[in-house]
Amino acid sequence: MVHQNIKVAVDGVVFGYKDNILSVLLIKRDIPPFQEYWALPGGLVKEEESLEAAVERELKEETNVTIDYLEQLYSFGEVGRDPRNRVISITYFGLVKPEHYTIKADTDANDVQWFDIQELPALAFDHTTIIEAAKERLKNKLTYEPIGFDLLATKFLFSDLEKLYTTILEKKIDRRNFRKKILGFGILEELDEKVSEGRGRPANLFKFNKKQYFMLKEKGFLFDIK
Amino acid sequence: MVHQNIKVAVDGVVFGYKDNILSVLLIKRDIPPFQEYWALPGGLVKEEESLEAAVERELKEETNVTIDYLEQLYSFGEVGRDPRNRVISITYFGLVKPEHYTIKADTDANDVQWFDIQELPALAFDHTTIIEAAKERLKNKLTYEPIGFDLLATKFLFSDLEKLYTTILEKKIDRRNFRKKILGFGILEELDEKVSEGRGRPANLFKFNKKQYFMLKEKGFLFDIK
DNA sequence: GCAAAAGTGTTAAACCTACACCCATGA
DNA sequence: TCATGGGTGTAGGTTTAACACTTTTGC
Repeated sequence: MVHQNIKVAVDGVVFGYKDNILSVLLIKRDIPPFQEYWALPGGLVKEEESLEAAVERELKEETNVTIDYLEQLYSFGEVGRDPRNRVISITYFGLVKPEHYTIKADTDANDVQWFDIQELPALAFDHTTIIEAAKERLKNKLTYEPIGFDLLATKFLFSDLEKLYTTILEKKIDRRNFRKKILGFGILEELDEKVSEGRGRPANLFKFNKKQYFMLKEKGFLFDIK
Repeated sequence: MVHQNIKVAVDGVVFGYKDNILSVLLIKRDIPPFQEYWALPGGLVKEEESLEAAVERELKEETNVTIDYLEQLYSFGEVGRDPRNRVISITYFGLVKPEHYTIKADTDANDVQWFDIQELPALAFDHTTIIEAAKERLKNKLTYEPIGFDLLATKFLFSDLEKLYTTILEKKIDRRNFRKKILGFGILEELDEKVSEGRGRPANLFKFNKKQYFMLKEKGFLFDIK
């Protein structure tokens, strides 16, 4: 086999959602290149681990955040993307529920932060491009797979779901039509629990019924939201 | 930087379409491992070329087929997928118009062949899995982007388009509804040319108007076929 | 004139869109 | 009682789905 010296890395774009704000998990680099810049969590793949295992390990090591949804995003391999060596990065796309949103104490909190997607700092390497691609994937996927629930608490208000769609898709949604449509899918369970946020009429809690969704999917049901 | 010895390869799943048959371009391996097995065209990325350049080069070298559409598919990196070394493969998805379908004479025709997707031989490595993934991508993409035209001749019959959809999506299509819908998009040009296939009423030729499509897309038009 | 493929319209049902008022609560 | 957010229905327009006969040609 011919000589080839290209390094293989994985990077994860992990989204969280809280208070109507979509955020990305970043770490501050403590070594060159791009020292002191914020970057996506990630690192080199070990020779004996799968790509998924690698990204899961890096996310655990660098952020200690529990990831609720993970899938491969895209591979970036332009020649100059790392100033030192040729490094290709296989990137992953992750979602975190609010239950797991907080940065745990045993990583240095100064070096791991959630950043509002609207207010990203200058990033290392081509990580801005990667986040753009992940944002696109999130927007698209939200309309044809029920992944929004992986950004919401297990029990959530209907208004939470609506606000999530409004925020991420960046467009207004008609409350009545949205509710009719989603409830019509029959994949939500209305709980016998109400939550009063202090003002206004208390709202009902809902739960995503994953089993039911997969059953319907088997039968040809398509989750689809304009 | 830590020691890491992983090789980076690219592989291409190139589809062609002729006589109602969807085919994939394969090459016969002449070295171990999997000597004499059929495999996807591909090979190691050079240190100074981009991933796209690599796959384009390999396709040119190994098959000499002109590719009309190319996009990244997925990266495969399971530890044991290559019995020799750790090799991750960044795979690409390609389409070839009938104009470019034939295998050119300056590659050894015995070693490069189009295979009916329904009758694939045993393949090297995890290439069967990769082709499955590409087939899925093709099916999905056909419904939301006008890529079918990259599998048809520049001038085509409406019935060709219909048969292409029937073949790839593996389901019947109502001729009248399909025609109404596609023509309603306004992205086809009806030519003043008829073709007689020997029997039956001669049919009109059509052309995909790519410029028009992109103009409409700018304005929010969505290509969408159930 | 017959076999073969191309071309064409209508109707009912489903779905989408727009739109505004009452309800339950806390302060 | 007022401010706040939650919950609900209807009507018009658009889109989809189902369906079959006529046209043009070669033999």
